[in-house]
Amino acid sequence: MTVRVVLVDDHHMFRTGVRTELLEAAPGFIDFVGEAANVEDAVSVIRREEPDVVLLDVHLPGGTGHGGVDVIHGCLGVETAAGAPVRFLALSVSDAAEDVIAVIRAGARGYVTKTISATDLASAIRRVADGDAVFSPRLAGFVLDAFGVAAGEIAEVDEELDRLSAREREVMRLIARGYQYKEVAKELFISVKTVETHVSSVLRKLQLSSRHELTAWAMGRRLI
Amino acid sequence: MTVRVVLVDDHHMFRTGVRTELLEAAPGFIDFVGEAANVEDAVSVIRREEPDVVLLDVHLPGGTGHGGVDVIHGCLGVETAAGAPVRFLALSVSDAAEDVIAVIRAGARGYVTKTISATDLASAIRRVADGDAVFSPRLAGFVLDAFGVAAGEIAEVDEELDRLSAREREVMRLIARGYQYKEVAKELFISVKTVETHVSSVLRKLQLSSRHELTAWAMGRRLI
DNA sequence: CGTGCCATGAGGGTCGCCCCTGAGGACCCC
DNA sequence: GGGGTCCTCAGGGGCGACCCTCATGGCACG
Repeated sequence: MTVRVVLVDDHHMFRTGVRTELLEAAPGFIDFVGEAANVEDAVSVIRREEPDVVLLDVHLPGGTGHGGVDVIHGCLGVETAAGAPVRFLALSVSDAAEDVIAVIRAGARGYVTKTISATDLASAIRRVADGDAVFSPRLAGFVLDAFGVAAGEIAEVDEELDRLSAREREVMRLIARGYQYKEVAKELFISVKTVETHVSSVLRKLQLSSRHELTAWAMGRRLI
Repeated sequence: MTVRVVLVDDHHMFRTGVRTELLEAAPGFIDFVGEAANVEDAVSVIRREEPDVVLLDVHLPGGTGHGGVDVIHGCLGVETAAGAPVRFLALSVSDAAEDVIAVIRAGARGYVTKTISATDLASAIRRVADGDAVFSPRLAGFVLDAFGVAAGEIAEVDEELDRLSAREREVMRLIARGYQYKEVAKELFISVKTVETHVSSVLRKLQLSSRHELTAWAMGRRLI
């Protein structure tokens, strides 16, 4: 039985490469029913085609800048004709923990890097379509760490981030980018004093002591 | 007359995409005589095949970590059977000025991003083989700025950096990394007041107005 | 209906950042 | 020996960053 696949990547030639190699490596197994090069197109194609599996690049133009995460969020609840949920398999050049965690939290069922061979990719697609989760060997370790019982450092990061309120995260992002308090105040239409309060809370909650450490913290987690 | 091409990219599927699309878009025009996925293989394939054009990803595993630049440096003086130099055409996801400048300085004859269409890429290869230089429209501007008579901002970067004294550069590096004046003073065994003087000089010479801009400036030039 | 969290904002204080002026000693070049 | 540049340092002032306490109103949870 064939697997209906939508392919999302902003590089046309990479899409051709994936298509060509998969059709050669596993003839008749995959039915490519759509492609997209940005977040908006991806969401509409997926909603229209209701594929079994979406092959998805993590870094995409469009949306709020979170690429693959935005696509998945935009397709919550979409089901195939058979009633199974649409499965997402992330296909990325990045093996950064933050990217992996983000897209898995968003709901992807697997994550493989673009160095994968065509035959391995074909079997990964088959397994994801069947409901399995698939990860490149190098990634499997810390994915288990992050979601397992003994939560490692990656999981703790998000716990810390979760302790911040929405407004605090908003202020934090601007401060980490080098905005002055005055500029943040103008941007968010609040007073400088309120900005100071939020910044103090953020620094206290994250156990940091200056905006420079905050910048380093945010950069280390690819939040900016 | 066909153009002999070597294709260097660390993603197997992207290579397939390029091959497939170019053979479709311009049948009989290109003769793919070799491929490589890392710096070492690329150099040996190019030396063996002596192609007319090398299509080259900027970011590659192997070598000293400078990817495409290492490949070009490793192939200095290699000529085709006809006696023409081997031409390099960079093909990259990055449109960062630093990447472009670095690979052009190393000797590449062109730089196009991976969003290019197959027909445009085919004509770019033709022109590079003929000795022309080819750049994506978005990149052409600052490449000309950087290498032209009226040196633009990229060329000035080094001039600006040269205007700093050795001590000033030293202080700048620490400040840009987020060190406080006190910490810089302790690190360099000088007084806080001296640090202030140096920082003022640096900011004035670089026409910046705060340590945050300095951080951004230094990061943009990969100095930290 | 109290309790708590959140967003907002104020007053007041310490300290860091950045600027200006000024100055002495070391070194180099003509 | 007199510019020129660099490194060193000081005083003083304006303003931003960060802290503390305190106060208000909204909203949710029990």
